[in-house]
Amino acid sequence: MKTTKRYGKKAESALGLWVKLARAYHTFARHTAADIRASGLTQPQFGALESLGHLGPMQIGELCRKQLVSGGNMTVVVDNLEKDGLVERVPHAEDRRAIIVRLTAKGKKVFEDSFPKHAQYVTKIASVLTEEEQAELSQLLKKLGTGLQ
Amino acid sequence: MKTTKRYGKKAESALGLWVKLARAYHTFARHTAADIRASGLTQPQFGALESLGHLGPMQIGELCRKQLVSGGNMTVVVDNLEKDGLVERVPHAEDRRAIIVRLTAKGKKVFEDSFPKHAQYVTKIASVLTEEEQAELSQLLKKLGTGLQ
DNA sequence: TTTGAACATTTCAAATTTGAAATAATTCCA
DNA sequence: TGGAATTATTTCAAATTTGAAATGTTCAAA
Repeated sequence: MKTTKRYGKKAESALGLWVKLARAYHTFARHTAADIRASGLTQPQFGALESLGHLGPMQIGELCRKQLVSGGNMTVVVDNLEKDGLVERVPHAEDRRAIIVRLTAKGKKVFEDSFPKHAQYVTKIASVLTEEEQAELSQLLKKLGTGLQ
Repeated sequence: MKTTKRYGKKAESALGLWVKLARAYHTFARHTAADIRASGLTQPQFGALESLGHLGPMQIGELCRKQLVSGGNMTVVVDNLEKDGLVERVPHAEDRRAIIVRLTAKGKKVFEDSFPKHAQYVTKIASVLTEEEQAELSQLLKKLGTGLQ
């Protein structure tokens, strides 16, 4: 009972692509999640820390967009990071609606300790593909991602 | 404040790939989720229906592996589909631990009505890439996904 | 001004998801 | 055969996530 051609050639190509995209993503995510848990952070916490560490202090809303999670969720994530003393909320100087989140000294240290290790881990699992293949894949994923807004 | 080269060339390639994979996946998922909601099903429900519709009746555990969700979750998903009369649980003929889930007549109808529409939708959004690009991307994603088990 | 639309964040309830423990059945070998 | 290990599913509590409503702020046009 093969599914090929049942919806036409174009549809089979698109559906196959979607299945493989989902599988590759979930598999990669499962691996990185295991590595992140070792650092004592949750995945969204690690993601927020990463954005703040690499890009500097930013608003909650900007963090949401970088990390692709909802506002209600980011409030909780930042709450928990704040409880752990890794980030702090400071009022935006010009816009009183907005809040800037930034790493504390402790947060900076955690970021600087854990991220290079994680980068190495990601490098290791990505090495299933050659660097040329990675470049090709990146380029196609970028086209797909940006083509859909 | 650019991040390039901070962790070495290989790491930048791998990290960039991971970011783009996550973005492409989330963007694609957001689009398909909107289309699925229109059919009155949740995403996991739709996924289970799709597996059952395309591959025929199967065990809960097999559904979990196809849909990449935990067992505890699939129990709930099948419970809800059963409540809606779309699937039924039947005991496995040989293995009394196991349960076979299969589409009811109603479930089959819902599947046959909604899936072709969804396939068209997926085809439409995938058309951001040419068919050649889709084939190339599929092949690389497959290598990445299977290379990590 | 003032009004209204847009925006940033938080709150809240509901839905989803996970992982661990419990239950039950099967398989493997010594 | 007997018992240990494995497998299939469910249950349960906890964590995560979402989306809608609420609160307060900004901005621009009338």
